[in-house]
Amino acid sequence: MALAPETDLAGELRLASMRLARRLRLERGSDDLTLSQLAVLGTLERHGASTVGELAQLERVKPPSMTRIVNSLVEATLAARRPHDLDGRQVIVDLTDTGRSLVLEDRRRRNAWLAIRISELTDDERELLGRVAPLLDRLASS
Amino acid sequence: MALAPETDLAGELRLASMRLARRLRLERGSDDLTLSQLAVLGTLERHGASTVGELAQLERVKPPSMTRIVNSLVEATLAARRPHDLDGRQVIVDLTDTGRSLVLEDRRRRNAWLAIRISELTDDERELLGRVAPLLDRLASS
DNA sequence: GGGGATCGTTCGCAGTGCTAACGACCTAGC
DNA sequence: GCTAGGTCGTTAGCACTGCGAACGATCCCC
Repeated sequence: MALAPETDLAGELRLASMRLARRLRLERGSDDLTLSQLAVLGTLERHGASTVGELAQLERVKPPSMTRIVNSLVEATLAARRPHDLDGRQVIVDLTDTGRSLVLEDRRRRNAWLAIRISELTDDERELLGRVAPLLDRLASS
Repeated sequence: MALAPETDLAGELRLASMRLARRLRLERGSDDLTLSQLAVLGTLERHGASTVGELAQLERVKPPSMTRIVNSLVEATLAARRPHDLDGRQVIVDLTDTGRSLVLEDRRRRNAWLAIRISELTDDERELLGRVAPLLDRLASS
């Protein structure tokens, strides 16, 4: 059967990815932002002010989930809502100054753990990871 | 700065792995086992009967979390608890016959989505994934 | 102007992980 | 033996993250 090898690969990859995600989620102090908050802040920083729907799509999350994340960011004065100029249904979310400076700082801190692990790898392994990251993302979005 | 490239790689990998894990978690029917249930069943199948503590360590989870997962498995008659012969503090968890047959079936089904995505990749990309899966696991456990 | 689509939100649910605290049990030291 | 301290599993409570259903406001096409 031609499918078997892929199935095994799928199993391995599934477990590995699940465990890594779990580990990454753990690597944060209690006063830090949560992973989803940071992800949205990062998206806002890269992508600029966006509607809730856009953010939901970019983060591959449903609108209700994004609303909640945005709520927490607004509450923390890291982001702000403002009405859309042309479409009253939509809501624009943007970083506050606090949010903008915090996202850079926090991202640096949060990547630190993984960056250290990665720096312990060989060049070959690092190169491997670099090529596989976009691939994983493609798998996630397909 | 020598750290910058690794830091970027860390960020990419973090986001990619997080999104893939999220996607994988979604790929299940309502009557399916959850990811953590399946993971524990799989561990039991590979590793044989184990104590709660061993399972927690293998799954990189704290004992209370493992207790809950085991509870759900016992409730579903997929696993069973029995006392340790020599140490009354410990509890042995093992698969039931139902659990043993179900884990194989369910693992196949659940891998299906990812296996299909993987089968759509090129040979090179597949080979890349095969080499990176253990690497991700190593990152998760370090 | 009216009806259907779209957008964001609210609500309740489920899953997964944690820490703190506790009881049962083992074991070392007296 | 017996007690003191450690280990193991569990219970209880909290936090985060995701979902779907339902709703109101708004837009846009006819």
